[in-house]
Amino acid sequence: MAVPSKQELELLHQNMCQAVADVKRIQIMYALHDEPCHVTALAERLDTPQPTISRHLAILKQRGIVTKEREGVTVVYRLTDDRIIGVLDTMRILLRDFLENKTNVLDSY
Amino acid sequence: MAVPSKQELELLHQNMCQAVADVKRIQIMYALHDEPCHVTALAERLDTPQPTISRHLAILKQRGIVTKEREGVTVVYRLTDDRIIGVLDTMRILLRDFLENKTNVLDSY
DNA sequence: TAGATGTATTCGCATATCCGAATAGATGGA
DNA sequence: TCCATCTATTCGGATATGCGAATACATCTA
Repeated sequence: MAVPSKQELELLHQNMCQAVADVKRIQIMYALHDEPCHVTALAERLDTPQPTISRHLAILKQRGIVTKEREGVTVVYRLTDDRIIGVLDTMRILLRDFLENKTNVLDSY
Repeated sequence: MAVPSKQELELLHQNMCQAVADVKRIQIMYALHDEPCHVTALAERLDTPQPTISRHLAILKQRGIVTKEREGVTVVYRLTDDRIIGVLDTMRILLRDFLENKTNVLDSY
């Protein structure tokens, strides 16, 4: 893969990295991966006020990470591409490895 | 992979996602992937003041993403694990796909 | 069309994050 | 030890981001 230009990294940061830079949004992505969902249901599942969920969904939508579709009186959101969960899962693995390593270092003192 | 608990997501956010939530840090990771480097050299490569680089490196170090090693008068930093670049590259691919899709949607109007 | 339900937006505030400049701290050589 | 070089930290201020409460907007049904 080509070495990214600064502009590409700015796009990457603005559109992808910022999207995952909030715990609530990460929760939302995993919840939608589990099952597409409308706003109020999501708010209940995550025990979070509806406006908060709606704002975060708008951020994810604007970046192309989720899609929305009105179904009668509700609006159903779903993940555009499950690979975003793969990204997060890989980071979870890295985190686990890093934490293990940190523990081992401490053990040796 | 098991569905993550809220606590795990908080750790994930704090340690991994926040780390990539800054353009400068993304630049630093790619630069170190290209070649391990000491602080001043990195500052020059990225045309950024040395204290800024030092601060970002400290953040990455604290999360286990880079390691530091003093070599005489300089301190060399390197990526702990290249998989973090894989994560970023996957996000670049996703971004490209999303942007293409957005363009296509506009085309149809 | 009015009312009920679901969703989006606005406002004000609190907090987090980043930066540059200055400076302190660490290391090796004269 | 003193000096030059390299790195880390502190400080103050600017900006960005998130939240709750209130409210506007959209859709369906009676």
